[in-house]
Amino acid sequence: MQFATWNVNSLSVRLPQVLDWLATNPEVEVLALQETKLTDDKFPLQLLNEAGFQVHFFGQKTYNGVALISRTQTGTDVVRNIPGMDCDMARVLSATYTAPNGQPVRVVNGYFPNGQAPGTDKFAYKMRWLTALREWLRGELVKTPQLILLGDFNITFDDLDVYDPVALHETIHCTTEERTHLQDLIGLGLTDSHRLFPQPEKSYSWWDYRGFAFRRNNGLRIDHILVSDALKPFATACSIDRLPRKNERPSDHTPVVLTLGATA
DNA sequence: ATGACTAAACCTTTTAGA
Repeated sequence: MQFATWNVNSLSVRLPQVLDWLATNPEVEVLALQETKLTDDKFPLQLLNEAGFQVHFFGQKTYNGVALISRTQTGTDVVRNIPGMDCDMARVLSATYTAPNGQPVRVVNGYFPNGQAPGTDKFAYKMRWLTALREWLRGELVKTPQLILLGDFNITFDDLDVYDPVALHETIHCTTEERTHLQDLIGLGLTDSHRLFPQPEKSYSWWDYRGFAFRRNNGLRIDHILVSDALKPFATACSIDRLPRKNERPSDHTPVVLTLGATA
């Protein structure tokens, strides 16, 4: 059973690619989307239902917007955003599914703030948002020890996740302050599933549309799937699927896929 | 070159993304 994340940068534009990808990846049970950029009244619920999928979604106009698409499961206890945090943006959507071991798994889908640049108001908001997420997740992990935090984190773990660490030293997505927040999330008892397994060198999940960045593999690894300590023994693979980045009119992000087995 | 693409809205120009 697989859990995947994909920042689609407009679901209106990318819906055919999402449906195609789900058709060619039948093991994917839950797909978390970010940047749907659709208000809930415009969400393609009927098309996805007709294709056999169950969906939860939470969006807004122009920016942000998240969704959870599942193949067979309904998903329960749906929660929008970070409870207790005053935030008018559609960035988080959580639901509980059943893992292959038969136990519930809390799936938290996040579109983390971009942060623009260190020193800006948007960067300060990103820091506040990360603190609020961490404190809320602390309680979620007690309620549901099996938890997956996945999405577009807009943060690299370290220089391995950066195509040019020298040029991008302490720039947005690569600052010590952001990475400290990411490590604080790890400190809750979460693990970067990507690094649990051997990966190709220079593995990235996002490439700029400009300057032939994908062809040159000038990318960043900013889309992540974190698994809780309780779920970690069941992880059997984690991979970045670069194929959709080669589509016509691609998203600038490509899917990341976690595979869970039934036994530890 | 505070640039290069892409998407959406305030739509032939601006804002934001990362």
